[in-house]
Amino acid sequence: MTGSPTLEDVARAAGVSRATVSRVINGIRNVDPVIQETVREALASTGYVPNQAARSLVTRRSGAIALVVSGAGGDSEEHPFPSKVFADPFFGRVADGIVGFLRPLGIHPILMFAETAEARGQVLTYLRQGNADGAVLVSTHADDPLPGLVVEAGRPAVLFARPFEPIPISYVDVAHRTGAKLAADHLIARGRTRVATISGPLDVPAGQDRLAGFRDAMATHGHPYIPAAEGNFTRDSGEAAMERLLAEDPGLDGVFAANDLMAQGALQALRHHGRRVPDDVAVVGFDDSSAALACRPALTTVRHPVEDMAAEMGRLLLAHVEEPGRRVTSIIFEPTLVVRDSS
Amino acid sequence: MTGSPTLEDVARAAGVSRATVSRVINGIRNVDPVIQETVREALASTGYVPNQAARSLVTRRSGAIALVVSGAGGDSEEHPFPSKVFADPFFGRVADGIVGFLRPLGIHPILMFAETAEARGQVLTYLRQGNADGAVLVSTHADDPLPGLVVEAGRPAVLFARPFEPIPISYVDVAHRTGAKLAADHLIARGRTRVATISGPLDVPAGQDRLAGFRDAMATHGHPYIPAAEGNFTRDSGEAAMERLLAEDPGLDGVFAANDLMAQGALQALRHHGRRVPDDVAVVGFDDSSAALACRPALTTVRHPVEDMAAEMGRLLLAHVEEPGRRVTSIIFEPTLVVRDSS
DNA sequence: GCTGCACGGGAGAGCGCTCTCCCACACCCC
DNA sequence: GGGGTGTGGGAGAGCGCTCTCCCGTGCAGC
Repeated sequence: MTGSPTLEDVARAAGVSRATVSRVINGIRNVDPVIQETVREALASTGYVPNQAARSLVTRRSGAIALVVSGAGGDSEEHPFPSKVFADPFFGRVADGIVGFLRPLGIHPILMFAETAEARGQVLTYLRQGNADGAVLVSTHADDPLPGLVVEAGRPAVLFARPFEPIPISYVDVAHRTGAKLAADHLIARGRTRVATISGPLDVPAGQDRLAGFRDAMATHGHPYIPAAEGNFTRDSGEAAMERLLAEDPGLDGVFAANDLMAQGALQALRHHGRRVPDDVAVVGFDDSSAALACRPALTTVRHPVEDMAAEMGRLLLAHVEEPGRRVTSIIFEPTLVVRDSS
Repeated sequence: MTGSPTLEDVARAAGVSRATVSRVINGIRNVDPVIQETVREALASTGYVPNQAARSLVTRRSGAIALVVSGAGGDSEEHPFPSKVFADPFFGRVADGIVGFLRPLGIHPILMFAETAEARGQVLTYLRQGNADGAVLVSTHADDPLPGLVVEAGRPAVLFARPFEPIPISYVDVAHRTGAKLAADHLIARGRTRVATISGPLDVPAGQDRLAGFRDAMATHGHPYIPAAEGNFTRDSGEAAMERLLAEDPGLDGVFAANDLMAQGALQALRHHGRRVPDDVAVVGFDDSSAALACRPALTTVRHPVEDMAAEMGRLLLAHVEEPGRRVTSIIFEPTLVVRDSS
């Protein structure tokens, strides 16, 4: 009487057994339509709500999944708050995509940050306790140890972006090479002939592939040699890289930066050297992050379908939860070019 | 053997009863230190992890709480994704504050959006199913029906910002009047004598209080009449309001807008009318949102301690979960002035 | 008419945990 | 020494659900 009605109460009201009510609710096996109707009425009249804990106890499924933002922000020592991770709209787009897919299924992500070893331990414990059936991992660095740990713990997980170390985990990613090719084609279409690139760190896939893709595409346009300066995806490194490229070739008229932050730094360096953008030098970034819009001029950039990718992560994760031992898969999405004022 | 060890396994390994192991784990009642040590060893050697579902079933606590962003974005019909809510860094700050408080307690928020009636129903069902013990609600409109529904459902909840309709629910808020006073004092200190204000909608607390607080403060500075134009917290409404204020007094030299978006609109209108900011007209906003930094010149604005407020929401919610029937309380935070280039 | 079998329903055994009883024992006071 | 009191541990009853087993019924096939 205290608390909400249980299956037993509904069963009594409908004059059937607990098992039958359960069958109606879960749509398992055939139940006589007449009885079904009776049960539904009892369900409604009692205002029954299934107890998730009881259900989880026997099914060994929590029906929940974790959305883990991993390796985010090293500044967590400074303040008690985990990170400024949502300051980057990228994570907002991921959250949006995940929720968009999961919500119609009645499942809602548990938000976790894992930027320290301690936090990673918490995530693992949490998964092991069965609070969540699996995790969607969004790492900020390619060398994040969490994916490996989760796999080791035997919990289903899906990664955003190919892991640096090959580990048996499903992931979604964007076709970096295609994106770089879009940038190259665009610069060529804009009539640029002396083009250089600011690459990302060459020890991570995104860095390697964007550089290789750009060079390959430029080669097919008849430019076999493209100067490159390596950055590390930060704004300052982009600025420094641009300085080096300008020193090497003061007459360059096009630059592809492997992400928007570095492009932003490049714009700064170009301004500093009196180059007009896009008149003197066209600049193309990658990611379509907030930085792209904050730039002056607004940045032409390569955009991933982040929401769709996130939704796919959800789908993949559920597949792995449904079918443990399922083969890992990767799904690669095609990026698009967003043309703004910098090219 | 299959699956993880249970309490029973640990008890067997330690040569005690299940109850004793449970006592050691939960720190309930005295247990002989020697036995305690034995149990701890057994715990470690078996690699025991408590099953949260089983625990929840008996304690009637999920140990989880929901972070609900409510009434967000009306554009949800357009695309399958819930909202662009995280595009506003405000929500990121809230998430950060909540996580910063809850994580040390080993609890992690379940992220939910409730921008449609259907989504609100899902939130209620979710809470009723016992998936979460309570909810932290962040509404985008003051007239959001969700807080009332949650209270009605008898689930603990804490609100960000005072609800428009008085309902028995705890909330945190910022001292709008104090914030408005900070803006007033600042404009006076900058030597402004012909000051006007763009208010928010006067049917919501934030709109009313910021206007009243501003006028009161200006009155104490010897300015009994402050022209006001009402906006609705959007950028366009701010621009329109500024036009009206300029028409009424072309010689004004200071403006307080009740939020940053409207301030941004005001800047646009001022620029359009050839006024220089801050030389001719000083502008102060409210919220310290992303818009404040995106403005040109960067906006002087009133900032809430959002992270601290969010953390307090977590604390309040847990108190309500611990002690059902606890009296509702409100906690009001003091804002600070962030001086930038617009004043 | 009997067996075989599909079908629909009930009984009841857990899932892993907490928590209330209850009991054994040691200790104290009068 | 008897009775009270406290302390530490075990037994076992559930929490609400799912799911396997089993049983009764109806119907086709030989």
